[in-house]
Amino acid sequence: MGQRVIITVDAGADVAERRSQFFKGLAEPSRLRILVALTEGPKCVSDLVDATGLSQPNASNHLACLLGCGLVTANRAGRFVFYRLASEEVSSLLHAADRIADDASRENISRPHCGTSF
Amino acid sequence: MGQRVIITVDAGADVAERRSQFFKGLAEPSRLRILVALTEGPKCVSDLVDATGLSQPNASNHLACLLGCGLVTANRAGRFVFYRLASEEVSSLLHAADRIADDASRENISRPHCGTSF
DNA sequence: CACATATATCATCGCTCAATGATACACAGC
DNA sequence: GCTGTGTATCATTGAGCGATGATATATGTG
Repeated sequence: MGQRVIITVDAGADVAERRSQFFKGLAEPSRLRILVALTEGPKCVSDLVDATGLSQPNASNHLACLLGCGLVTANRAGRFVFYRLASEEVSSLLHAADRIADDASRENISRPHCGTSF
Repeated sequence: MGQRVIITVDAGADVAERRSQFFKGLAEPSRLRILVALTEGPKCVSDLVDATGLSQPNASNHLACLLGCGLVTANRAGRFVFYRLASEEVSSLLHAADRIADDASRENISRPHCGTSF
C-alpha cells in the first residue's frame, strides 16, 4: 500500500487533472465490480466482500478510493458501514462506456490489437 | 516504455475487465487534454503536440492507447495522420464526469480529503 | 537516389498503486 | 471491563505504465 496517497477529486487542480482522478476510480476491475454490486442497492463492506470475492482490506481500500472519487457515499449503522452509488448517473456512465467501446470494437475487425505501452 | 503491452478493448475479457480498459484511456491527464483538443475537430499528431505541450513520442503513445481503447479513430493523409473522436458520446462522458464529481465535492465540505492508496 | 518532415517504436528509468498479511480501531453484547 | 464482529489502516512487494531520448519507419520533394 505504501504511504497513504491522496487521490481525491479536489478543486484547485486543473480540469484534466480532476477528470483523470475521477476516471481512475472507474479504471480498475475490482472497483467496477463493487459499483455493479451497488447498483442493486446499498451494501455493507462484508456484503461487498462476498459479492466480489475481494479480501476485506482490499475492498475497504477500494471503497475509500471510490469515496474520494465521489462515486459512492457511505454511512455507518452500528458496526456496519453501508455504501451506495453517489448518483444514478454512475450506472449510466458504465453503459455509455459499453456503447462506445462496442462501437469501436465493431470497427476493429481490421485492427484487432493496437498494442500500446500505456 | 518497456515491452509492448497490449491494452485493447477486446472481446473475451469479462465485463469489468473490458470496462476498466476503456476507462483507463480516460484516466490520464495528458490523454484527456488530447481528447479535449479533438473536440474542436480532427487533428494530426503535430497539431496535438502543439495543443498539449506533450513530446511527440509521448503524444504518439497516448494516441495509440486512445485508439486501442476505442476513444479515437485515425486515418492517414499523406505524411499526416489525423485523429478524431470515435464518437460524440466521448465529450458527453467528460461532462457527465464533471457533473458527478461536482455533486460529490459539494457534499465533501466535511470530508475534503479521503486519502487512499489507490 | 538523397534529404526533409511526420509519425511510430524502442530501451530505460522512476513512480504509482493493487494485493497481501498483520494489526489497529469501532461498536455491540455480555 | 472483556470478547466478538465489522471495518480501516499499516508495511511490504511487485507489476503496470508514463516520460524521456534515441532510433526506426513512412511519405513527400527535389
